[in-house]
Amino acid sequence: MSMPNLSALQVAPTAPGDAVNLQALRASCSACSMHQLCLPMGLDQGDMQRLEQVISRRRRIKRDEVLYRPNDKFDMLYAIRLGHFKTFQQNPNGGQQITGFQMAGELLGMDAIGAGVHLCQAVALEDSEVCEIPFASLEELFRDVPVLLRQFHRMMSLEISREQRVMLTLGSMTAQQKMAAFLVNLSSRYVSRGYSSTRFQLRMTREEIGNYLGLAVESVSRLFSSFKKSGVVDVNHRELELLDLPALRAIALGTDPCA
Amino acid sequence: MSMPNLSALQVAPTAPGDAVNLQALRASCSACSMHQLCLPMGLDQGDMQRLEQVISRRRRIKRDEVLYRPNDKFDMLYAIRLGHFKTFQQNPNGGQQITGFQMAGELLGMDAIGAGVHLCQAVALEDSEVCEIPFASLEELFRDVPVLLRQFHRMMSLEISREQRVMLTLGSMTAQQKMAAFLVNLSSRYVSRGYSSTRFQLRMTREEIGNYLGLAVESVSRLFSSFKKSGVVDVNHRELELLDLPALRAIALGTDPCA
DNA sequence: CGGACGATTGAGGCCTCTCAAAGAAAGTGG
DNA sequence: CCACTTTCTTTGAGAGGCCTCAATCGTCCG
Repeated sequence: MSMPNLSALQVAPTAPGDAVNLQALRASCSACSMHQLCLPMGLDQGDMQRLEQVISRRRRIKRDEVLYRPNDKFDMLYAIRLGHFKTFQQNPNGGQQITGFQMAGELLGMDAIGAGVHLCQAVALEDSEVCEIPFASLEELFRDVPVLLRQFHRMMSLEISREQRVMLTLGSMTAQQKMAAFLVNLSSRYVSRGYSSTRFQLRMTREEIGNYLGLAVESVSRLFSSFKKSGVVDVNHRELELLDLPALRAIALGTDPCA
Repeated sequence: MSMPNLSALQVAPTAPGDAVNLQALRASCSACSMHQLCLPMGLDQGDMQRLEQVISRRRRIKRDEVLYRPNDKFDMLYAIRLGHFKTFQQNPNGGQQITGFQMAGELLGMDAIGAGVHLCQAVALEDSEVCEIPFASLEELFRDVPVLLRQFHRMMSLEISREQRVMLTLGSMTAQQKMAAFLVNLSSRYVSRGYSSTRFQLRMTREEIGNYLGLAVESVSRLFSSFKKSGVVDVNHRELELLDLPALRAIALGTDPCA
């Protein structure tokens, strides 16, 4: 029997001169519904508390607010507690290329470790909440908590293989396949977060989807319409229902009999 | 003044029952021309020796030989000492999607840490040589050599941002831009290895380039021809010379005045 | 209520793929 | 060492998918 952890309710110690910030709450990993996906996965009670001491605070990010932008100095990782983000790189000719959509339980900022500065920009797609993880402190903790280090490596590696999957998508699929693969991917990520695999809200615009998949907005719209007409999805604005997940999978794999 | 390191010439201690393997040479990081790009970067003499003890052996990989394939258990990372590799994922409909070309000084296998098994296949594009790095031993060493851990994180992070760059390429560039960006990228990687920025050999086929960039072989061939005709490159078979690197950069960025 | 933004649908054009054929290079076996 | 096969590369012609341009409609928010 362990004592209930109330640290989530405590205000973080304010530095001298700082205004009291009610949002600077200590993070409580043990009480966080994402701890099975996030860094604390596999940690025992004691190690989890040490991690909580490293996580400086939780922070609310409003819709469209920027979490970090290119050339910002890298010193934090961000664990998404709640909400959705997009990350994008500036495209030389003005536009932006979205490199990913992130949801609760995922880690932001790992791509900046190498250069020491951020290379892309992270923006909240809706009102969200992140845990700020000072990377220097995290590195110190790695020495004492090998399980945590292993989990961190796991998450970095998963990010690499995720992007490899995207490359596969972008490189050698038709627009239809890309869209189907995108929806199936969202579905599977919602499942592992305890949400429905078939009904969820799109947190991004059609334009953002198209940007991510390398398609024009109009193509995305047409694909939604055609999927709707053939009965594999039902979609109203952002509200989405996957009526025939197996069919979507088949389309994504290019094994669709109705292609 | 330090003693010359002769460990590269010593045969690794053979386990009881093992046949003597002349190729199982101890790796010598200090004598390796790639140590400024690879894991030992920033390590002092002592730490480098500890790393050498972890690196079990060097291994020669012949052209077309497979280093690892999907579902192989992950227990090693591979540092490329010499030569070139490609990594690819199996495409559901039979084909393969190349996710990257790797050269000396780069690390292979990091994408497998997450799943514990390899997800893609690594094949040598020419006779090559790698250092085998048992990951479990490396993890132990991380505890004692924080600099090494930091360098490892740096390399994983660079891999993430490299793939983000590729996504940007694949997602929102014309065929011409993709090719130019590809050549410029190769050029810059050869520079940091001490080779010419303008003259080098392509280690991959046109088909592999096309596969990587999401283009048909014929498109790749046509693009080489058109680049040659406009005088920005000279190419004969695999022999390549970048005659106008600034122009190539401009094409890649979409700011080419002759577009 | 009106403006801004996002989404949908249509028409036309271009880029890149596919199909096809032939030449060149590299590797193989006698 | 040479003929042969295989693989790689190049070039052409045609088709198709997706983009661009344009207009309309619905929704959200000030």
